[in-house]
Amino acid sequence: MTKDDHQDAVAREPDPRTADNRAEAFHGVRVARRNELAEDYVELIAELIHTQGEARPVDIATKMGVTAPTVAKTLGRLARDGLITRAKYRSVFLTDEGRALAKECRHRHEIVLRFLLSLGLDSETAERDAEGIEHHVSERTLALFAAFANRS
Amino acid sequence: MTKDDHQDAVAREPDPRTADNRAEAFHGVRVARRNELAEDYVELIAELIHTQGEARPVDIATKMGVTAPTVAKTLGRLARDGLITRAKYRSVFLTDEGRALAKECRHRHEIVLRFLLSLGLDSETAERDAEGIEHHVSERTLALFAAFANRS
DNA sequence: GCATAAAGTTAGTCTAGGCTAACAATCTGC
DNA sequence: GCAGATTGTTAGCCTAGACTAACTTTATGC
Repeated sequence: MTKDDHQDAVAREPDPRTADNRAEAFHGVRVARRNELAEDYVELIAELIHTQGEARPVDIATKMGVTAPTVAKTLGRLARDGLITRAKYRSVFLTDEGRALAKECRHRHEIVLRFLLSLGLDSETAERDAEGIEHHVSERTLALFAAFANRS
Repeated sequence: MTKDDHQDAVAREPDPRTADNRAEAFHGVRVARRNELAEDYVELIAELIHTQGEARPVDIATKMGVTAPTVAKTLGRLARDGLITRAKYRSVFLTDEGRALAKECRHRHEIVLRFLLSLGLDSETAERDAEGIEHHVSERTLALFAAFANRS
């Protein structure tokens, strides 16, 4: 599973093959949860680079609604996992891997958002819910969402 | 916000009123994430009591796909938060509050699941995605899901 | 009714992801 | 070009949620 590539250091989960369907589902949710924050960060970093020209920790902190030290620590993990590069007191850059993940996330986010809007949801609620939902949508579900949002 | 009542001991988040929409959305996701595990547990406990007559830690561990000590620690938190009662070496019971939360979760889970199925998703994927999505769906979105699943 | 198996608990470790306090570096305005 | 403001980092603390190892209690089979 590609989504796990940068999570090798994480404690091994019980073998899902021996567990029942329910346990598999929970296992999947835990795996997704592990990656959520990283996905949110690379997506935001890509956006900041696009709109501001650079991704500064202070802006990341503001957009994420957390403090600067939290951002610093998280960026350390992202760098360790090969998603970003950074130099001390300088702004942040995405690696190829980080850029690819950001693109994928943005794609998923947009489909989920368009889908919710096409259901008739107001844009503020749609944005908030999309932020939570996007990390838990399988390829199959995403395809159905996209098809629905594109119906005439 | 009722969902926060049993999370008083958790570190205070930055005031969402001062943050922008994006930060609010992330804040909401973090709040939801805090409650996810508790919701999964009470939902499962209610189900076990209904189907097996009692909720034993060993069954919770199997269904959740985690080890027994993890279950023990988590049950300790649920008891502390007033969602369950337990006696040493005995099975687990829901408090009124826990029962109410379980009911609400089951309700949300069922709507999300029926919605995904009505989109044409296979039941296995629907079950897995519902498990992740159900915690991130607002009341408003849930209402739309329910309406869609009930369309003729 | 006792030995053993199964279930539950306790203790200790680890990582993620929050925070504050304190300090260091960079940027800005005069 | 330097003082003060802004930004970034480091250190240290905390909780949640996962694990293993070791122990205790309860249940079971003969």
